Amino acid sequence: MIVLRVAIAVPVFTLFDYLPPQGIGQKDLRPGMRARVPFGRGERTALIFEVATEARHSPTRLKRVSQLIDPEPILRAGDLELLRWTAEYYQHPIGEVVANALPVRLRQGKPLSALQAAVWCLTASGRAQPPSELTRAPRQARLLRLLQNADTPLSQERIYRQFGPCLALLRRLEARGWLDRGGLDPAVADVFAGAQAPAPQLNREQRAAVERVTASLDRFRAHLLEGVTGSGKTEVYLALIEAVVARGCQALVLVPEIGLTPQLMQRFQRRLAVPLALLHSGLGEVERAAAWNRARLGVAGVVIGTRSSLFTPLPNLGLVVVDEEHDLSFKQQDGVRYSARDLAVYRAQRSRCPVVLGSATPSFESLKNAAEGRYLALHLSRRAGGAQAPRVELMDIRSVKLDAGVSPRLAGMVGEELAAGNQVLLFLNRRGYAPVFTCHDCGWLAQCQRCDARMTVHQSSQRLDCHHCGASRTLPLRCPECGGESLLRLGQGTERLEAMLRERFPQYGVVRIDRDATRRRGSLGARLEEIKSGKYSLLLGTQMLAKGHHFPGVTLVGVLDLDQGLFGADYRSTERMAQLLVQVAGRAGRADKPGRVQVQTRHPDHPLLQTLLRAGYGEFARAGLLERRAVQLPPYSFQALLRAEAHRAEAAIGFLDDATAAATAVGCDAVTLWGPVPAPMERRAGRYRYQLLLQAAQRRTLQDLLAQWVPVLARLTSARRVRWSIDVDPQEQY
DNA sequence: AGCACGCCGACT
DNA sequence: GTCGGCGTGCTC
Repeated sequence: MIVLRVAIAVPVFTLFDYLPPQGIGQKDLRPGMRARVPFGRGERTALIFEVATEARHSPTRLKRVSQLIDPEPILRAGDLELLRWTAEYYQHPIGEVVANALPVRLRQGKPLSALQAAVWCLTASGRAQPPSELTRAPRQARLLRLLQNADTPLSQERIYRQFGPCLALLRRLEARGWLDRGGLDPAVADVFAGAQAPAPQLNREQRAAVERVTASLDRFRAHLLEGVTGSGKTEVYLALIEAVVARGCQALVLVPEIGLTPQLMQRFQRRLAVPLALLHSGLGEVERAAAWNRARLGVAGVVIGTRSSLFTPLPNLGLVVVDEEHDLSFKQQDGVRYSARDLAVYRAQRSRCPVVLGSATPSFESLKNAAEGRYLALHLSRRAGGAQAPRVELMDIRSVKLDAGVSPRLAGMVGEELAAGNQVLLFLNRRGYAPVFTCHDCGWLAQCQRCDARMTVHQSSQRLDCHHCGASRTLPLRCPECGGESLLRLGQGTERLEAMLRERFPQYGVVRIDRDATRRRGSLGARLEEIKSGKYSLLLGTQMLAKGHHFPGVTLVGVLDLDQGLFGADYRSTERMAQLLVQVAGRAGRADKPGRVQVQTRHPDHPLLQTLLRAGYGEFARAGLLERRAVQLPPYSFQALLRAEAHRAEAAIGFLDDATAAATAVGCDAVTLWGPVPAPMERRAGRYRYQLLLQAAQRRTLQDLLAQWVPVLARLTSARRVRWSIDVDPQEQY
């Protein structure tokens, strides 16, 4: 008897047993192949995990696989093992883990052979044809120009994205002999088209870092590359990748989810003489699956992408890099709540290859691992080109009257820098015009109907928005309670700051960078290009500005509202505040123009702030870790969070009470349970949210409890009345 | 997650 | 008397 055990994308923890399809023998059935299977009333795509000889399910009730999709496995044993391990560690149904890891096309059951993207390339005459001569056919002219400017063949999908659907036009150009149709994989063509930029000379620290890692390319070793902003971490990655590729191996590079990934990717593309698989957000689904497949086949030497790229199959994996490893976007915050950074280390271990975690402000977890010798610490302390580190100063704003959040002294400095022809960057981590809208007469507050939160005033759209559930309504002209007309907009947001700056410095270009101002795809990149070209003198924005890009013309950075992070809701908020401050400070200055950073605060004597500024991030982290150890918080203990939300608070609490009882029944002496407690924002999007925190001194202890406990939770009656989820190694308690 | 089954309120 | 509400249970 042959039984196929498959994963299906449903919230069920087990694999499902099926009989093999009619007329297919055991030798043609292998784990890692996809199949279509009857499931319930319909049919689903499934991934075969095991080919077994007996059923776990009642053998008489087994259904038969209706069709094998793949003639050979699309995932190998090691890839399946990674998925299985992820499902177990994060206590999530295996089918959903698989769905998360596969490109949409493959999840939908499309055969790999369908992934050849249609590609259009210019013929010699098409290249020579001046579009301006096509006066009678302006759309053809525009399309021709697009292809000529691209100077590589373009996939139809990409053309459609830039031009809109235009198959008829393409056919017309083809009929005129200017275009050729091909099945070439476009991304490969893109790679070879780029001229190879020369590698810069590495400095001594960079060389040392490269040598330390290349000394052991054939075994697992985790490295923490701690490099101040501008110290050239990327050059170290590039040198390592070149070394790995020269040995015929593949490299996996994970980058945070910021709008700048395309820029970073271009840099890799210009420098590396191997086919790359760039899994960026602008990719269409066919292109994404094609890139994934090139990685799987070993054609792509390097895979660069965000969190989910971690699961890309790589037969010759020889190096894993996690850039900006402290970044929160490596932890998925819904569904399978995995940490791509942690899994990257696990994956490197399984593949017996080195992993490099890089950051100017490493996470406390990684610093602890480095301090204890589990990770090898590598340091880059010198900024490239001899640029000096910016001077950071605290500005006491107690009893100072602020204008849109800016003190008169800071405003004065801004004026001086602008007059001197420099750029200024102001950082305010709150978008919108004002976070509070209230009635002066009766005290009415604009609250979200569905959340325990106030609504934010957005001036340009004349609306009140809830930043937690997306609710939005028009800004009332009169108080809905008393009809009064003295409505006040209290507090500061980036929109108000922008208005103030425009009014106060009318002769200078002002640009705002936040989610509202850069909503359209690609507009962030465009704004940043304009900033570099010097179009704007005053830059302001939220933490989007703190990530990834360097502004050499900026000589003054103002941080307006750091205090929020000093007294945040959870124990990690000071760690994040420090990372943010250091990252923001790193945006400014260059060799001949050192930058300075002014931090407005009402707590200039706060010990943490003092440590950070006097002794730097490293000392700050050491002090922070001592504190964590004293109170046994992560990384000195291990946590899991059981979250529950329901329309009625009692349902959520009831479930968590049952869960607590279940944990006791299972036996959990070595694990501490806290709760149920309401989430920091108890009601969100109309749901009451409660949570139960589990903490243990050992990862193993916690894992053992979870393995027994979570299957019990899934069977609780009270579980059906709530939405619940398990978050292993939670990063945020919201 | 989807989907069916099943037992209680406002409509032809 | 029926249509349909979403509580409950199952999917190999």
